[in-house]
Amino acid sequence: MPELPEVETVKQRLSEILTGKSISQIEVLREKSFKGDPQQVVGLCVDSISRRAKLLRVRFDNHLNLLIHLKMTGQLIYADNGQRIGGGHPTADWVDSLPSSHTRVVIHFEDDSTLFFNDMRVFGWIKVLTDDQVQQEYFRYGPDANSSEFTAKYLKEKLQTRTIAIKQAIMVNEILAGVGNIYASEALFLAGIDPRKSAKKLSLKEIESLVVEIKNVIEAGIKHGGTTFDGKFVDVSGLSGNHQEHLHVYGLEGEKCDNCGSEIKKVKIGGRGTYYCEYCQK
DNA sequence: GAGAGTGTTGTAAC
DNA sequence: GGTTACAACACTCT
Repeated sequence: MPELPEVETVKQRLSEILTGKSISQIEVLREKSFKGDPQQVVGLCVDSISRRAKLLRVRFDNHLNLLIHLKMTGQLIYADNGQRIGGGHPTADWVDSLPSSHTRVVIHFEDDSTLFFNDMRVFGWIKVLTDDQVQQEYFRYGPDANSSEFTAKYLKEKLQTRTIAIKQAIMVNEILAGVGNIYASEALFLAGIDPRKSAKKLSLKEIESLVVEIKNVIEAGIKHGGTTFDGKFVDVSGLSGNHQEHLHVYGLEGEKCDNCGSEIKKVKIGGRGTYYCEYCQK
């Protein structure tokens, strides 16, 4: 489930917490979740944490990296000496339940703190990669939704040949990185565009508006610490984001559009649940 | 209890 | 080259 704002939220916290720490041990509880030899990074010191698209990059001081994709259900939870950090939330359950039945990888640091990689559906992964290999992974992505390279001119060019629905188009990684199902629905609502509309049929004015609203909704998501449904997204302290309280259409089938008051509809586009207001989005 | 649905993405087939 | 269907997996909802 994590989209760009959720991954960015995790990145910011991890950056504060992990920079300068050295890995003492890695336990791989599920082979599929870890690609490469964990021993390669044991003893290395974390140099920096960054994000590109929905990928998290933990870079070490010798040009090796751990690249992490949370996919739908991945979580990174940090515990210091058996205690979750962050506060504001009861910790006993968490401490008792880590590692949980969904914990796939456990990374131990030399100061006895621990990072748990939980991933119920086992779609996510952690890979050991060199700097060059990381660049190759990045290569196939279009610009990040919140970057300055993502402009109306760029998007218009990319959409020219696409007959798929605009909702699907803005979720294509090669076109634009970081937008998933939730923020796609929200951005289209804010831009007043019917998500079913063929991508190539959008006017320049519509594209300009869409680019602005994608950036707005991504920025709002980051500001609110991400979107959480059923506890499925939590930051490194196990805390939920609260952008779900700011959604206009996603998950709100049958509720009233807060712009015109009519009922929010749900349809399937490209096999994905899509929410919109048929009066506000043309 | 069976079957459908779920926030992602890569792949294969058309 | 673009589009579609499906698989990877585990859990919840109907």
